[in-house]
Amino acid sequence: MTAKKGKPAKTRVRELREAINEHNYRYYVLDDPRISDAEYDRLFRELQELESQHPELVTGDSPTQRVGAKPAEGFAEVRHEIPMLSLDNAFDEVEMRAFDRRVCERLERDSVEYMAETKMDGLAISILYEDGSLVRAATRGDGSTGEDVTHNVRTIKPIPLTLHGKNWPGILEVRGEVFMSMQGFLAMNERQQAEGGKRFANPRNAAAGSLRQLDPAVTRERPLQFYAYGVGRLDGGPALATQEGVLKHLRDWGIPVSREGRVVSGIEGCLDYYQKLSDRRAELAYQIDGIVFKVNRLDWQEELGTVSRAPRWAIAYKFPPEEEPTRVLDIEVQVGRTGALTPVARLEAVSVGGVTVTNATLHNEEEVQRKDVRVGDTVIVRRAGDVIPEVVRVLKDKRPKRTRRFNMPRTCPVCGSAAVKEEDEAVVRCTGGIYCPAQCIQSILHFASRRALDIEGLGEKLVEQLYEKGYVRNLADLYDLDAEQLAGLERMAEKSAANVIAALEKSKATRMDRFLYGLGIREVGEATATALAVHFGSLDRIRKASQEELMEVPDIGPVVAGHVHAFFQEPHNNQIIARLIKAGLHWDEFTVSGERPLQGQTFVLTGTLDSMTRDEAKEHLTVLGAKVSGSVSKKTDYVVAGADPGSKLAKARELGVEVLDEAAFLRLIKRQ
DNA sequence: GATCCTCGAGTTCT
DNA sequence: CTCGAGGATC
Repeated sequence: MTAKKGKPAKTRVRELREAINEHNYRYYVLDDPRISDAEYDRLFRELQELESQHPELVTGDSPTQRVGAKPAEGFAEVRHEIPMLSLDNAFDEVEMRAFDRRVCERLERDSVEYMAETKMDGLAISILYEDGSLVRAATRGDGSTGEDVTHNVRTIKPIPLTLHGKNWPGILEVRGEVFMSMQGFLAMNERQQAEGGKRFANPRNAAAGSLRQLDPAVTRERPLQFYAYGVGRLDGGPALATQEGVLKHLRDWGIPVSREGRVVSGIEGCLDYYQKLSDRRAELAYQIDGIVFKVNRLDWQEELGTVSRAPRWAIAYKFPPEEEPTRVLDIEVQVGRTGALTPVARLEAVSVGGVTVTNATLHNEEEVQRKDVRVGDTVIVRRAGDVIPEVVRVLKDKRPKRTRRFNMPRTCPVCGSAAVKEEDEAVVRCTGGIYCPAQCIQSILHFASRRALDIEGLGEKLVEQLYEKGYVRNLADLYDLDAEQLAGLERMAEKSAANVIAALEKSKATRMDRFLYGLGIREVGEATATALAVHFGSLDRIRKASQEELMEVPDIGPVVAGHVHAFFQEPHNNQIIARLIKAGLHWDEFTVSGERPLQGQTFVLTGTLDSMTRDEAKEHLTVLGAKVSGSVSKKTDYVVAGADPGSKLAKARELGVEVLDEAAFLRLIKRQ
């Protein structure tokens, strides 16, 4: 089937492209195809054939040209000229009503119209069209900078390479979510498994993984879908007045938009819609994690503006955390750094709210008894605070016969020493001390951890091996390691061994408070270590301090002072410290240097900042003399809220504590 | 002695 | 993030 007689190839090529694009539009956007798949394939093949006969007619936006070359050097960075905002969350009706009240008050209205849209559980991207052609696509990244994934996004069939219809803006940045339908995900996993490939835990990970493929040919085979939820840059085109209008226009221009969107009236409309969708959630072809409500009128959105990185005119009303039943395969007992025995439930793998859960802590003996969790039980698991798995309750009617109550062992499962419960304490502890391999290994890991000496590459598996071999039995042994010993271990080639040696070398230049914290003295965490360093100025003075002198440090009472004093009375500990210093560990005298303009002020950080990590922010504040605390109280002076803030923001509002967004925070630390 | 505020410690998964 | 417990305060 070559060019139809008489017609120039050029004309036929144009006709075919138009027909194919029209079909794609009807299929993906309107969900109302007018031709059969076979007919579509026929058109597509004809176009391919014509193009191969007339290569000069091939253009980048032809529907046959979805798969291009691999990018040479991974993913390039893309800056979003208009940042991709994140959304504030509401988790219950109360928070939802509070949002509506704030909106109404600011707009001085009794009731506002909202556009309600499903929140797809996928990956946010931005797609740029210039003169109607797709020219660039990028992931959201941190909101201001993402990765260039143009080569992969071009292979996603629902996303048009050229816009449909007319009147589209000369520059149009479409924003939306790439996701995978449940059915597509299951089929893909089955295929992957048959081919011995890796399975994905959930549709969201599968979508994200597929988009981050270097080879676009792989991405093309993944059943990715796309729904737009808004626009970024816009130049020309029709005047837009409402979010509803934005979505309608996007659809006219050939961009797929979810059909679940509705305009609802006021808070009651929102709650009603939420309830209806909640009931239908399981029937939907794809996973959603909540409903997004946006003030419909765009001029009102502008009036409301944006705080930090989240708009004041929109909110994501999340569905309650998923709860899933699963079976308890075993209850194991872990030994922590301080010897604390912690029971952990090993569970039959179950997907809860998007991740596979296999373990859940049971905290302590009392907790196991209270919930009466037994091996063989069917339990309900959920992710507390959306992160850490938690056993909610036991389904007693599903309990098999002849199960036994869980009892805490009276000896340490690792070293066999007696395990005892101190008076008035909830935890049972192994009395083996440094002779218990588990405690010893955990202490070494603590010393190497990020907030202590920050020795990169010294992870659990490695330390376990080093202990087994007898190379490292205490902190000082670490610095006697050589590359040869390391290279002889599993999963340790020359290169990684050299990296570990380099990391050890680098860690020798440290800070007194980090070192003190790294020693793992009972009850001495970061804050206490810093307080000690500031008060005494040198390690020697701490070592020589009496219990009474230690108690002069703010926030240190008799118990902590006792632990510190006892630690430095122990000759073994002093020997280790001497060896560490001899190996080259060093730090500057701990002096309170320069101006401390924020002296006496307490800050709490929550959410993610754009310009720095939370640790860096903390560092900045500490240098300026401020105290950075972990929880909000009325003694807190400022709460710094980044994107996706946690419950601390709500607490701050409740207590009337001043909240700084990132910009205000940066101004504050720059000003000093 | 009661109460509030913090800190420490342990925890999961990618 | 959550729990438990130490420290400060009234």
